Amino acid sequence: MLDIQLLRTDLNYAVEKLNSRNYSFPVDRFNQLETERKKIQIHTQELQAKRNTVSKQIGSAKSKGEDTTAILAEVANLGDELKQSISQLEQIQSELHKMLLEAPNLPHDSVPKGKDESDNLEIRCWGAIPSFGFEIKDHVSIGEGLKLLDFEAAAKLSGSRFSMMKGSLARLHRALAQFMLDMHTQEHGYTETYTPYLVNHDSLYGTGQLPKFEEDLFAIKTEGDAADDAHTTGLYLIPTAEVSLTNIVRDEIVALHSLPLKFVAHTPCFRSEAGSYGRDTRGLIRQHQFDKVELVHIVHPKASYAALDELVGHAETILQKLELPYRVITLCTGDMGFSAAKTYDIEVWLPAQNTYREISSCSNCESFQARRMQARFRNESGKTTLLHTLNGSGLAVGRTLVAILENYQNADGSVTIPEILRPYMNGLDQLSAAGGQ
RNA sequence: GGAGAGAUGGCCGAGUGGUCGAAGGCGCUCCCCUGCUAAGGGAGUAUGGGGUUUAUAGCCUCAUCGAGGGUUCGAAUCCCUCUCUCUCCGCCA
Repeated sequence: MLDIQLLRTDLNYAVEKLNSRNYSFPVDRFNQLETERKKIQIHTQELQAKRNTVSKQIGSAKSKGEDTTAILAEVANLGDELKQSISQLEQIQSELHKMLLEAPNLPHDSVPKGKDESDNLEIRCWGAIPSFGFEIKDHVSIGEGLKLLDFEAAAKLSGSRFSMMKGSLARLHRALAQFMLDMHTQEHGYTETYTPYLVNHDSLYGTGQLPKFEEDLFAIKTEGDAADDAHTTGLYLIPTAEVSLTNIVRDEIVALHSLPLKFVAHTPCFRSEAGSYGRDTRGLIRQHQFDKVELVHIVHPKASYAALDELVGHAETILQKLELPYRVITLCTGDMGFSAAKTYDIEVWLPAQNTYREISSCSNCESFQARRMQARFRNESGKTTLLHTLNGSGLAVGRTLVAILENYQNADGSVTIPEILRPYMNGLDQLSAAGGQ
């Protein structure tokens, strides 16, 4: 959520920033509402102040046993007038609030200006793109060829965009998550976290999935979930552990000395991907359910950009240890996600697609989520201040598995297991049809 | 699922209609005193918003006692709904 103070004092600046990410803020309506708001809020508060003083007079008069009918007559109409004023004010406030909830974050000054993904900026590349002396297969052919990947079974159980892994492939999937967790907890200083996979409305508002992106979520309709009391009964499957981890500090005032907080969790993620029909229909790339190891930093505002670099580095380390080629790009203003002020995407090389594909997205949300969540800390002078929140994948487990299958494939259809994962595989060094179980 | 109890400031805890944003204690901050330590004395110590302002200073003001609604001139206190916590029973991994 944007800072309404900023919009009041420097609206043009904010609007220009928002334009750069293809969002047009309803300036005229905002100004109109603000004028109204100011007028009505002052009026409301005057009425309240009057009511308060008169009520106190009545109180003291009664305690002295004096007659109060005259004073009571004086405030006879006050109640109705106040009620009306409050309801007007609430209407305006709620429209303003909605306007704020729907506006995306302002891009950081260092973010390249651009319209869409074609304007993203590659900032570094790591690893050599492999060449194969045989005709390569994509991960689906590899997995199905080894009888370790079964989309038909998943479709029978659940429908399209689900997958079933078996045997050594399922184990490799587990090994990947374990490896990532171990790296982040033992080498990178994160606190391992087990979180709920079902979260409430407030949490999703906090990180910015609601109110705008409800269609991307899977909602759980609990018993008695009437539309009007959705706030108390509606739960959603998390689309990312960013929601669970970041909301840890919702409505909290954390102590300065406990910063930074760094959390990591391995969770499934659920996305309805409503807008993506026809994209990546084949394979594991775009699923309704996938696993991800998520990294979240809760930091002092002064430290957030250093934390972003650190976070990206942590995700890169995983790919380096796995010896998978990748590149890091800075998303341009037009391609960034709703809550982000700056985002680096890490893209891994997928030989069968002959291109890099996103495997991690690391964002600094600055105070955007913190403001929605009222997540604060007590600063050096004791004043409560909004925190900065960051999140990034470290990494998407399913897509990492895809990258391994494709980059480590052999001519005979088997797949070599990256060195670093072998301890997690009971020493197994390749996936093959024979060793499938 | 059944029965009961509860939710107040950083923590504990008082407060069942009137000057209560809230006694008291603990903790914390500052000051004084004490040659260290211990003890003692004094002051301060919630959050969010609005107005004014060059100001995140000051001043004025509003709201908030789990959440939302209601009664009332006035609600922490009375009524309704919900959420959460605890105890007992049942069920269950």
